[in-house]
Amino acid sequence: MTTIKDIAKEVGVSVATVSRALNDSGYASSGVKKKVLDAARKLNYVPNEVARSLYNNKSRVIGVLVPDISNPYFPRMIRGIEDAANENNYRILLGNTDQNIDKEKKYLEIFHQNNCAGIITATWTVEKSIQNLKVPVVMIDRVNDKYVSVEADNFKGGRIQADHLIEQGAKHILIIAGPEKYSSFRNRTIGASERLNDLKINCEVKDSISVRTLMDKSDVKFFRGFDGIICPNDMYAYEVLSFLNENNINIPSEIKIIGFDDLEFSKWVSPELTTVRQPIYEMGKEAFALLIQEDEKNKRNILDVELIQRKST
Amino acid sequence: MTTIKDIAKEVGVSVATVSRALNDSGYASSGVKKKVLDAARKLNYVPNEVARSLYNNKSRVIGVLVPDISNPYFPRMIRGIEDAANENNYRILLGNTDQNIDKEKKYLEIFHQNNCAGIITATWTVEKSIQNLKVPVVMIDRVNDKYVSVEADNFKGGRIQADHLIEQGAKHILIIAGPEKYSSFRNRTIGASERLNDLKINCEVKDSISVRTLMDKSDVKFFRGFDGIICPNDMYAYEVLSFLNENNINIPSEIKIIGFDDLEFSKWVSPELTTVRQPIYEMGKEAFALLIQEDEKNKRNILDVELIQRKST
DNA sequence: TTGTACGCGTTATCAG
DNA sequence: CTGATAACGCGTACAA
Repeated sequence: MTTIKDIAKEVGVSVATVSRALNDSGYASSGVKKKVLDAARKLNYVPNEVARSLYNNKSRVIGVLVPDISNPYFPRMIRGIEDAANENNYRILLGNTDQNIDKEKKYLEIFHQNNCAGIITATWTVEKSIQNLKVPVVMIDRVNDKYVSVEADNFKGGRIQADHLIEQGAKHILIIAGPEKYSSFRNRTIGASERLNDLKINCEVKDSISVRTLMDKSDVKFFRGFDGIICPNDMYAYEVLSFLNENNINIPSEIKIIGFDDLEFSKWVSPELTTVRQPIYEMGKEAFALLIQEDEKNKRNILDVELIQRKST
Repeated sequence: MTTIKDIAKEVGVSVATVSRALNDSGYASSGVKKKVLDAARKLNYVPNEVARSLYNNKSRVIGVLVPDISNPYFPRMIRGIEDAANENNYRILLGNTDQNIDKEKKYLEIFHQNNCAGIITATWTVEKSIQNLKVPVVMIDRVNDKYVSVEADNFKGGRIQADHLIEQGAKHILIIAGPEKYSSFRNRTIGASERLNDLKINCEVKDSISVRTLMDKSDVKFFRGFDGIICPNDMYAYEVLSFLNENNINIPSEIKIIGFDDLEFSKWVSPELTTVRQPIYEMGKEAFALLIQEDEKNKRNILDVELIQRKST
């Protein structure tokens, strides 16, 4: 690896001068500057980020924490973060936590050890472990009064789910609620059920675990009690779809189904899934922008959602 | 951040002694050692990886290059790499290249700047850009005589696709070939077509672009000429499935379809997709193991594949 | 057994 | 405008 020292030797100046010439900082006569630049190119010089990080006590790396990258919700989010990072000359250190608090703590420490410039996290237990980090933190799809966050408009999304099913003529609606502890899921459920109650539409809220149990027991009768189902996300909707298909219940004529997320695969299930699109990629980009933003930033950043109508409703 | 200097001050010894005590290197009296360890814990000391990297000219970070993490093929691979890396106290710097050679070059340089200990890559044009890297490189799903590689047994996979369709009674088989330039796709096609030819089964090979054109033109007649379709991967199979479903061609009774990969979603399409499973997660783990393996390593590492029979055949 | 001193590559300060 | 030097945090010869 060629260093500024090599360049200095080549050109016959001091490392200080090389550094100044390379960084346009301080002064450097245009003659020397040119010679330094030429030598740098000739010797294939690339600055050593590690040395820079050590000097600055800060690297151009940000830590990104997700529960599990295999969960199809996250890749596009990460892609958004990375694209934004790339544009700003930052790189990404990736960590999967499996929502395990020990893994989270370990990664937080690793990020710290690596002088990471900031952290973007989509994990849940993290609030207990993120304690006194000195670097900025942005949470995605998660709200915490201590940190800046980016989320989709889950309330509105829930209302859209409800409104759409009503428009399509549903009269008895099942709302499958996602895990209680996640604010995003909670808000969707609240948005949908409030709207349904306001409109005096018959509805029942059931948590995802018990609905899955019902499917395991092949309790078709339960589902026949409804003509519309609001799912907490697309992945869950795939399961429901699959179960109803197997039991020869026609979708959408007998039961209409709507998801949440708009994963790529929602185009491929049968019938194609109607869903509420949340801008996952953009949320990633936004999270990065907030992370490096110097000036005053909003604590809560809520991105809009929209209905994507397909064949399941 | 507390450093060894702080510990030294606390305990009243030199930084050298602290370093030795912490690393069990050189000598340190057990009394001092204990005091150092206690102070380290008390002060919440964590070693600074950046300083270590600088000193060693090597970090505990590896660079991982994929075309696009949004492509559902890659997340599980990355997860495999990360799990293995984690077990060995390494971290992952992630780069998406979009198969753009400039992005690849840029990331290669970034990895270099960050003293990365090695590189795992799943991108294709990289062979032209990876030139004289001084760190180990492992390619996934890609073969190159210069580097160590991990791949699935694509030949065998192709033969499995062919055999299975034959077993299920197909007589006129369409093989959709993936992009010619990727050895993995090429080998699948070769495996399948050789087997079909050996067995004198009627078959036609067509490239994926032109088949997609046929679907765009809604040329159902073309597809009706076959009773079995071998797809280059699961994603492509979803498209075919969707097209045939729309055109009311019954699967599997009229046409049988088999994919390749066994993505998670193959369980959710309708009918559920029969496919050849390649061990993507394990390939990631294996790639990492090879990367840090010191002793003699195989140039080509081929992992086994298996038939996953579902409802589309 | 311990401390001093140096180097890893970079940037900033300060004196010339 | 330029060069010598200190500093970032760590690890290791070498001297004591």
